[in-house]
Amino acid sequence: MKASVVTIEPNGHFCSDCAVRDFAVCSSLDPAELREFEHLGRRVLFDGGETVFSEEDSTTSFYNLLDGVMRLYKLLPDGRRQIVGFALPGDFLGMNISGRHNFSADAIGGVTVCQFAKAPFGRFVESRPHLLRRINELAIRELSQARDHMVLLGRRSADEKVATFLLAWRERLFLLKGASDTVQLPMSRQDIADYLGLTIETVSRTFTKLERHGVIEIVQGGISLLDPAKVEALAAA
Amino acid sequence: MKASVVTIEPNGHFCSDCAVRDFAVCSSLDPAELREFEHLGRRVLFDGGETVFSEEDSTTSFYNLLDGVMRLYKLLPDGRRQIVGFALPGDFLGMNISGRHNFSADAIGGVTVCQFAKAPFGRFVESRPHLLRRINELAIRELSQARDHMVLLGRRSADEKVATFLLAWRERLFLLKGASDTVQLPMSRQDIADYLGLTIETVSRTFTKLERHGVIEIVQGGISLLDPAKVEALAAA
DNA sequence: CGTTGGATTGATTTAAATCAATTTTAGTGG
DNA sequence: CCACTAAAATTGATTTAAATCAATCCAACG
Repeated sequence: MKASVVTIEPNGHFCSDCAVRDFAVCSSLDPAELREFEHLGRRVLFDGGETVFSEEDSTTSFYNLLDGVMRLYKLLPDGRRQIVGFALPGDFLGMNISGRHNFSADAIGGVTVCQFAKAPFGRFVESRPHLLRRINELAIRELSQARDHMVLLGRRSADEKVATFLLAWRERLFLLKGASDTVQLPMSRQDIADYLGLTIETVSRTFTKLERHGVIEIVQGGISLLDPAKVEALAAA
Repeated sequence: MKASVVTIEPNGHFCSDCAVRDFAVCSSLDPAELREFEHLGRRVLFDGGETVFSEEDSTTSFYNLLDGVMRLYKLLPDGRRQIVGFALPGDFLGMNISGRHNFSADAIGGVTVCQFAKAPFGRFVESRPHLLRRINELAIRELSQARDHMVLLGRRSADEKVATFLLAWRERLFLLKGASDTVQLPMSRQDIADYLGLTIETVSRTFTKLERHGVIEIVQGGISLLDPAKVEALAAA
């Protein structure tokens, strides 16, 4: 987290006109609480490629992603990387019990987060069980996704992995921005490979194979789903 | 869940002499709460191989594992299986937000659970934020383990997978029952394979390879860790 | 324009899967 | 207690999906 690239808007932002207001953690707060909550968080910007927090870091903050995409990953000592998820606006990051983040988080492209210092946030939650319930809900949802991803990593072929990824990513973008058959892929092929437990070459080959079969079209910054049904068949639910 | 093999002890059990009392969800309850809590759960026994709940089932109960080992898994339509975890005494099962279990759970060998009907349990938690916090803590801990397992599934070799599994399983048994270099493995080789994203043959070969190298000894119902340091080196933290 | 990092494509290798027997263990009934 | 069966585990031979090695290719950018 280089100070040079971090811009802090000292104040002048309001939860009431926050883009993720309705589906982030804070959706459980009433207007009065929201006004108090407003003072706890501050918007921080990161450039693409910047690390927001690292696995070994002791947790000093929680983050609510407001804008942009992040990759969440773990590294093995020899440098092998597993991306455990991609974060999109509305996602809440930093929950842990060990006092340390258990994964690292990089901005992919520019990112805006709402950052909360651990202690005051903790105190705020303390007295608001409905917020705690909301946080718990998010944790359980993530757990369910994590288990789905274990199945993908442990038991699916490269073709199935890629097809499943494209559909799931499209679905997330759909929930965020509405329907579109053009699926923006802001992450690199290497990121996709590290998410799916594959190599960059295998991901690339699978993309071109899908394109040759007329199932997708590789476009600038993403892909276009020409035959969603075929992709679903490949993903073999 | 065949009724024939399920034995319900109608009453006559007390939280105060429960084996998992100190490290399960209920560890957050004070004596007065515990007496109330006692009436919510009832002990249920399952035989080895019995299914306690299935992925598609709508959730009607939560479970606290009191005794025995369970495998938690997901199936693909074509029968491929990924075991997402093994449950040991003290583990709390059934949390979800969709109203459906998102994995299935089988008893491995005989099992005793403390079963809670969803609604009364939910009402009990409602008014006890410290219990909710405890549940949240368990969910976050599981999430962290799930991410570790993703790294294993996506980025580790067969040798590393097996070595990592043996160490992690030993550690869990250690926390439960104290130190021992004999590691009981109540699950089958197929279970281990489905947990590690391998085939039974690869698991078997890896075990014999470790034995040939004098690192472990395969014994009745488990393995003996002859050279823990060597196994740790193989696991390559 | 030339440089550079990301992506693609092709040739080859390899780790693990698959296929195919045994062997070992556990369970059952005489 | 022992013979018989069935399931689980091991071992070996062979195949294969994906990794690795090795060039390009391409798009962005100073």
